[in-house]
Amino acid sequence: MRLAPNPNGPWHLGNARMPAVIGSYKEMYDGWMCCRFDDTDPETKRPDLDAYDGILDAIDYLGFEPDEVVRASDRVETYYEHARNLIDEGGAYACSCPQGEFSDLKNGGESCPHRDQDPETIHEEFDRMVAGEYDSGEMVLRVRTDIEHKNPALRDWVAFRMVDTPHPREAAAEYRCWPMLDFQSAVDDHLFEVTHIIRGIDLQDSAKRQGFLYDYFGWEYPEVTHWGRIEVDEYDVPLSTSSIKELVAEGELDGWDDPRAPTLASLERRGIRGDAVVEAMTELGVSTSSADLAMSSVYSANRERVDDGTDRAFLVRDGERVPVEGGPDEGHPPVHPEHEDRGTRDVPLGEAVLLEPADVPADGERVWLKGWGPVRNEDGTLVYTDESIDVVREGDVDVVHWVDAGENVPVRMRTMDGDIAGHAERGVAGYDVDDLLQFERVGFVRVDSTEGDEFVVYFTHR
RNA sequence: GCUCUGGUAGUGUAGUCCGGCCAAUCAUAUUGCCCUCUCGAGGCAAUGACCGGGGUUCAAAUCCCCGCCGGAGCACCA
Repeated sequence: MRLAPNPNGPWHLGNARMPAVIGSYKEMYDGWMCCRFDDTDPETKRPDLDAYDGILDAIDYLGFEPDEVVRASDRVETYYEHARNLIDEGGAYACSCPQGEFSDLKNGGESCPHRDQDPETIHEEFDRMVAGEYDSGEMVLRVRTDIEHKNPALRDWVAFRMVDTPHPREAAAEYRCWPMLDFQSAVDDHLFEVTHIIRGIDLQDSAKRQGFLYDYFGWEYPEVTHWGRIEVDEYDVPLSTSSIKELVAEGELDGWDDPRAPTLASLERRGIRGDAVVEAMTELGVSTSSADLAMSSVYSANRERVDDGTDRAFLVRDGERVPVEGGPDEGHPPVHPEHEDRGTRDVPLGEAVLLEPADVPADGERVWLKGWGPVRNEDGTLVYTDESIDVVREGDVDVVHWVDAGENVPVRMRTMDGDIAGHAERGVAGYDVDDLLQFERVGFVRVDSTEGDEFVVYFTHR
């Protein structure tokens, strides 16, 4: 099998479907999989040099490793060779018709005058294409299919065209005559002995186009499956490399890993594990109808993976300062409620706490400061009541999270809906970048930066 | 317009090829209850679907026909 990405930018969630599905099949059947960069358009789909490694990193993040990595732009001579063979077989001809004219002829099912040239002339013209003697648009090499085929999309398609813009990769910068995807991909799939192709429905006519090539060469076409378009809820930003690129350039997004961007880099930064994304993707299956991916299924898969190993902590958002009277000077909530052996935390409590506004009890009402004890609001002061935990069990008193008003860690939590300022318990200062935490009653986060006077975390999900 | 292709609960999916075991599976979601010093986890329960209409048949999600509604291609993009 093969992954055939176009390296024109960092990957978004939609791109993850390719390695998720194909990589999973590869593992399931102990197959072989390569990553082949289909970078044969130096102009309209101009490759981004950083994207080659970026895509490999993304595949790694998802938990897969290609058995081989190749770039189509390194294999241009191979394509030329097959083009010459095809001309010998009578399967191709050079054509200098202007695009519009050819299109009109084609739609009418009529041949153009170049279709029946003799092989010598075609070879000569193709050699001149390879030598770069034509400019963009002057000459193409077409595959001779069936000019009266009932599906106009399959009639005499272009195999090679001229591109004036040099390829960004130095090794390929001299080529001017480039194969089209249908030709390049067809040749490579055969040469690499690909047995199964899984790709998007946008390429559903490709198999039929390439079938003509396989017939000329006497090859057997691989099994093909197509999946439909995928959309993701919860994001305002569309699942499109070019539009994300635009938003980043305009400064609407802080970068490719902005939490509002539906990119893999963003999910990784938020602390979502690659295999959770894979699980959600493979659940979508390979139906050709379009599908909405619910982010909740990614979150659910991720929560299942991280919940058990993630330490708990308190984070108070938009804290309201309330004085406290009496009680112990420290609280000891557990590091993880299901794992007593991991111990307890030490959360100091001085003369006042910070509570989320909605958690502040009304005058005369009680609340249980989690891991510390019960208090009653008496004229704006929380007075320790020294009651047993039974008051919570009886359902009369809510349990809330809190931090000391003086001794805490200011935190900036970045979410899809913007940044939230808060204060976390003292102990979170001991965590490092990439550590995961669950802020109780708030949600999971990944520690992103501990430098400076601000502790930055990325919100994962509840 | 021409050519493909598809329509099962909010979302995704199983079942469709080879009609009956499908008063339709599983997951997620939502709601309620239990448990819990988290609104997390765990447990229990509820909600909720075969695009429509004909036909064939003892029997149709499944086969046939006609509609309706999507998606894709018809590029010197991938």
